[in-house]
Amino acid sequence: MTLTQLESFVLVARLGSVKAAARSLGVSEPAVSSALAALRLQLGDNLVERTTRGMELTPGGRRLVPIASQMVGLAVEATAAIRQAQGAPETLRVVGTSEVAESVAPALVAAFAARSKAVDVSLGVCVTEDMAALLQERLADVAIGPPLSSDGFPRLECSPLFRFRLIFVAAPDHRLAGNTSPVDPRVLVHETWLVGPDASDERSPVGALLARLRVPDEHIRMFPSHAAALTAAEQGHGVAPAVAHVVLDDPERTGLVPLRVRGTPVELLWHVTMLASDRRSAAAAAFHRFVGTPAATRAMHTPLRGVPPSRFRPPVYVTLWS
Amino acid sequence: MTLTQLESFVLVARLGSVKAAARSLGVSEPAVSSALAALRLQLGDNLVERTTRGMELTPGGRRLVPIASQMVGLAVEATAAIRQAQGAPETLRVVGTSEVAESVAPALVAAFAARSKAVDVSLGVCVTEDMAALLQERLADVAIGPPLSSDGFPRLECSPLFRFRLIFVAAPDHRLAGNTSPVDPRVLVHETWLVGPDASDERSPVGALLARLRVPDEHIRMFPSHAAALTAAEQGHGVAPAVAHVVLDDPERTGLVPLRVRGTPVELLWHVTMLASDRRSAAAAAFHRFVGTPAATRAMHTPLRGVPPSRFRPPVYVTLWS
DNA sequence: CGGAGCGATAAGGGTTCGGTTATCTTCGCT
DNA sequence: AGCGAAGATAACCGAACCCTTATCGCTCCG
Repeated sequence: MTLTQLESFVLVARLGSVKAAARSLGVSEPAVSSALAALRLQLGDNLVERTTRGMELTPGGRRLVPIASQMVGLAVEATAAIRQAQGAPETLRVVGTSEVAESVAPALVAAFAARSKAVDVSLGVCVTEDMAALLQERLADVAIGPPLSSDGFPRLECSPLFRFRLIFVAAPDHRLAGNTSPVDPRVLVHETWLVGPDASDERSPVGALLARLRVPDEHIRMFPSHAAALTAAEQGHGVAPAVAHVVLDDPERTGLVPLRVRGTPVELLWHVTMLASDRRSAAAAAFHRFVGTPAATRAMHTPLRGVPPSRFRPPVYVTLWS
Repeated sequence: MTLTQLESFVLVARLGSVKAAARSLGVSEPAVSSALAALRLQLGDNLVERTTRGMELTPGGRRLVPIASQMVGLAVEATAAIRQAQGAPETLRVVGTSEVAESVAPALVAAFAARSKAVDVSLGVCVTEDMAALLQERLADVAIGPPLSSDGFPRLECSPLFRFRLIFVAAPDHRLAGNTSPVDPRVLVHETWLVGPDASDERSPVGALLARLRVPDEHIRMFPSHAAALTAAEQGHGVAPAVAHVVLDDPERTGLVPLRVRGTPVELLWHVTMLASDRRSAAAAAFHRFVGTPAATRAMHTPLRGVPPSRFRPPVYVTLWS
């Protein structure tokens, strides 16, 4: 019984699939599968069994989840306690969807880091689907993205963070750029979409939009970052969904114009989610207080630029006990 | 950070010495020391430091103890939960001093096992010094021996179990056997003492007696069991301390007579100790109820014989996650 | 019926763990 | 000064861990 084995098991149980757990941990699928096999062998219980819709817990597995989860949580608590006892800075791991991590999160995180010097803040990308489990397993302290509901323990607390508008942009010489009257969104199905990684996240705004409009795969070009997608749009390769203030307020992004599309700008709201107040770390609590301040709002409206892109590329989940 | 490493650390912290921790775990001293080294390296904290009187915790170590202890406890809880979910019998690990494990414990444990079929009971030997830590770390569920006080968490509960008398016996032709008037205990210092393993346990009745009388080492012959010591006494090799009813009520032990020694029989009381009622396992609770019944008292007065001696030989501590 | 998706398994390799015995270091004590 | 006790360290070894890529088995779906 190893902590990594327990962690694999808990994530499989929470996410309902080996694949998702492997993604969350940043490892291959057999790694998780074999960890599970080792646990099953030792405990003499299947723990989770595959069914038509995901993995389902056995009675034994159901009992194990809270225990294993607590053990994993205690492990990260242990390292944090030691660090704190030595006067080392606390750590705060923020995750967001790729769009968040590239737009408002860097500025927000940088502002918080500048304000509270005694905290090491790191930023990572993840899929909305995994956020809740990541928080519950202490793989992350704060998640920014769509609102999350917590189906299990420990409980999560979600609050609105930032209102933004989703628009479509393209190069000025694009076919749809000069339209005087808004076009129907369905017209966009026939355009080439230039999107970031979160297009594959069905619960992100862009991913949901792609799914709703049933845009065929051959019309989607996915880039490793939103910045790359926007650059492609500048070069006239297609249309790109974008966060309004990020692209419009950037003096270096002059080669893009918003398209008039019916229903846009789409008013959306990003949320910040963390463990319930009695379980969150001190740094997470400080972050929660910070996001309510005017300084935080100001930071989010003036996005940071020139941040090293490596920070945003998955996998971002550091192994907690290397 | 491994569970075995954490367990090593906790035992060192609780017992105040690497040696004692190694003994409790049934491994060599460098095994514990290197586990500690690995933890220290990873956490970047010495955790425990040697001082003139034992090992002392650093601030970081002090924070780690309860967390690590809880993790270890959860690990054994996890296996128990799975076993229970599968309808497997519960396990109950009873430890006692070597004298207990050879006199009243076998009968008591056998009676309990016979009464509650759905519990796997095992019996082991340990030193009084280690009992508290063994219980707190869930390496044992029940300890029988001298009364224990719990200095830390989790709390222990101790209650009197069995009143017994300690006497001295020897072969009928022994120099002191025919004495009409009681001899002074100090006379015994010059006799050869035939004792069991708990003579080296300073907190056991016999060990305390040896220490108090300052019996020189060359007058002590330690046997791997009390039965062996009594057999040696029958053959006239010296005097042996013994539990009165065990030797006097045994029809096969006819070659021994009690010696008249001032202050004997020594009235003593064995206690049973386990975790506080809100933390003990169901099996431990059942055992606790059982020891209050007349059946338990009856069993203790009619000791079992012919129990396989292997059951009583250390090391008895099974690795909890092999 | 053929693929796609997902999990399990096989095979392999590098690393760590966990244990041993033997030796060193440190420090109190006679 | 020398001894002894206790912890650390060295050297070593087998086993387990943990990851990879490749492949198999199964189910569902068009």
